Amino acid sequence: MEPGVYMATMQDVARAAGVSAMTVSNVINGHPKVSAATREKVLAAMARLDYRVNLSARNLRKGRTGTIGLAVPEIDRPYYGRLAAAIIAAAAPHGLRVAIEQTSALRETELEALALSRNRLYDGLILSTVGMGPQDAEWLVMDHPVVILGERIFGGPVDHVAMPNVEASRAATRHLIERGCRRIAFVSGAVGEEVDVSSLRHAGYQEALLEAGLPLDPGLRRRVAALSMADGARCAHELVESGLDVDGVFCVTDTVAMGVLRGLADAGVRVPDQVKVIGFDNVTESGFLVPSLSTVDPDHDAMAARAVGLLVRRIEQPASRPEPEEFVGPYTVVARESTGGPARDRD
Amino acid sequence: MEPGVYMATMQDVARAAGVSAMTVSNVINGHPKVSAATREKVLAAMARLDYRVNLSARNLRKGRTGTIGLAVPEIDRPYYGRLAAAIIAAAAPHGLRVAIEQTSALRETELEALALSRNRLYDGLILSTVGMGPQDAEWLVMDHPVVILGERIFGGPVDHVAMPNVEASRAATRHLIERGCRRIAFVSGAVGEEVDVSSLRHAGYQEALLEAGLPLDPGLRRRVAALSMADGARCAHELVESGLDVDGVFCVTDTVAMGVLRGLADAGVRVPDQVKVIGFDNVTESGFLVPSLSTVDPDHDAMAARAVGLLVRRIEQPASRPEPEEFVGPYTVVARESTGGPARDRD
DNA sequence: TTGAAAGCGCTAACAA
DNA sequence: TTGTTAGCGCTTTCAA
Repeated sequence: MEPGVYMATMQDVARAAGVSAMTVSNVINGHPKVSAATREKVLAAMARLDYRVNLSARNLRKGRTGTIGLAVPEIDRPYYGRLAAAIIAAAAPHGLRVAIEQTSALRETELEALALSRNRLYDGLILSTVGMGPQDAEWLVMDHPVVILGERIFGGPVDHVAMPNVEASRAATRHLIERGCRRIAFVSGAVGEEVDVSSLRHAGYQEALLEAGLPLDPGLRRRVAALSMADGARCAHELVESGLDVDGVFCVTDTVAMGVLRGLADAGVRVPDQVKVIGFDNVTESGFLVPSLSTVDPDHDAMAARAVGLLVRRIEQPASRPEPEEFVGPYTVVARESTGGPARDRD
Repeated sequence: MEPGVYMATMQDVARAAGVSAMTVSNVINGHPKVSAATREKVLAAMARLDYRVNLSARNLRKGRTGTIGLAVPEIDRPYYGRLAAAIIAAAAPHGLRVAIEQTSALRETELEALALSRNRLYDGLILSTVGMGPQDAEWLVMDHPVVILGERIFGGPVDHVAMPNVEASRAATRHLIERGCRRIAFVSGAVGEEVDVSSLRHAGYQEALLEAGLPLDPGLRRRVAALSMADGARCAHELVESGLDVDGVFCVTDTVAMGVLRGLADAGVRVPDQVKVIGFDNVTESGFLVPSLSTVDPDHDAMAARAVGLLVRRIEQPASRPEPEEFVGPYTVVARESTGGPARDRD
């Protein structure tokens, strides 16, 4: 019983049980109108032939797969692992499986995931965009259930779940200012013309500085090639070597912040005494670092629940094309040791 | 063009282009024997009708899906994220997509993943078992390509990729002993009768102690409910509060070790001066902690490559049922600050 | 309560 | 180079 060897079909089971294929199908799907005796016969035949439903055939017939796709840039970044877990949990009550795909943050791969979903490998797709930009909005015609996660595509013709980037970043920066920071570095990915996480969070950072009457020093804006720990550490080294006078660092993600903390430690800079550090995402690791990392908690579960909810709405009522919706989740600032807060906010 | 509205089929395209469905199929699949003129006509019709191949139909027809499943306990644990990334990378050159499923470490969900794969949703399955035990070996009849990752099922009738648990744990413990530790705690999950990671690694730990002529103190064996950071921290607190005299800790995974490091910091215990700590897995985070974490590097890429290789072998030649193979990967001990090593082993 | 007919959309094999 | 035939294995519809 394996591909290449013979696999029993529903017809085979029907023949063996002396019934029709339809009856076998009814037994499998728990249809009520099957007599107990028939059911027994069928189940026995199924067991005897080691029968397995062919899901490809069922999917073709039903026009549904029961699976939604989740496309994320890098599955081994703590943030996306956390997000994936939350989405799986949110999809389960709807009877939906989640297939996770990695896009490597490439525009091309993101479009590929979109194509797979449109080609009915999935009933719908949750796409965490990094590579695609506003110029790709055309791909997002609503001919198939899609929810965009992230910041790259605004005002597209599609449901969108985002973080409160500007507001939360302002709050995080304000937190540093309240703790006495005056010269705050901003560590981000490339900040371009486009709408992306780094520029949105930078806007919030700027607002907080202006609000507090602090100067905007362009030299304080640092860039890393990738939002990784390695690049975060490198960035901290450069910051220290440049002799820049800095008493606070706002990192665009917790992952980068972990690297920055390590880089500062390499240089013998004490956190939070000499420099305070805050991140963004509240990944699980952040609460366990030494020093534990202050950060913005974007409420992953709320975002996941909403993303799945928006998708399910379109899957279940394909005809009732509701207006695209924009959901911005709540946030809280979590004060931990890296900004002079308490060691632990959990038990 | 959406489910519920009308979606063009290959027949529609054929009609619109004035050719047969077969010719459309040939164009789509890049068959060489299509004249340029015909190809153009077909492509134009496809664009006009916004045609999308139906992958369910193709899968049914071909008897393959081009997708392999990867079932892991928790996708938001750094180790599994890393593993998943490695497997995706290893599968790509074979033209295979990877769909990641989360089993929550439940036996039942693991069996479900197995069923899905057998039902031809996937061409094969890489299953990281935690919940299933030796008593479930019967489910692993080789009627479908499956590779088991992990330690729970030994001698099953199926390909198996494992870490060199005993040997590497002995080396890790020896490393602590060489660095002067004499009373080494062992932090693990529940250690039962069954073959599992914790008991295998404990065996290696014991061997190293015996080898060095050190006593085996059962009080040094600590257990955590889950291999999580939170439980690791709790365990460290208990260890310190118990007043136990300890100068080294071997943690069964890096994730637990991160918690232990945090817990020791809470108690004001200095690492590595007072206590040295070593983990197992070499997750990305470990190199960036303060202090950076010494650990065992099991060569994720080698394991991933082998797992995919074994699976592909069975997918491509289903008839040639090769003997089940057991692969145990290589390992290295990475000495970092938590055992008095250098700060960083990367740039 | 059960079954017969039909077809979901695609491609392998063969024919023209 | 293109087209015809057949059928992958299942479930919807309707009849018995």
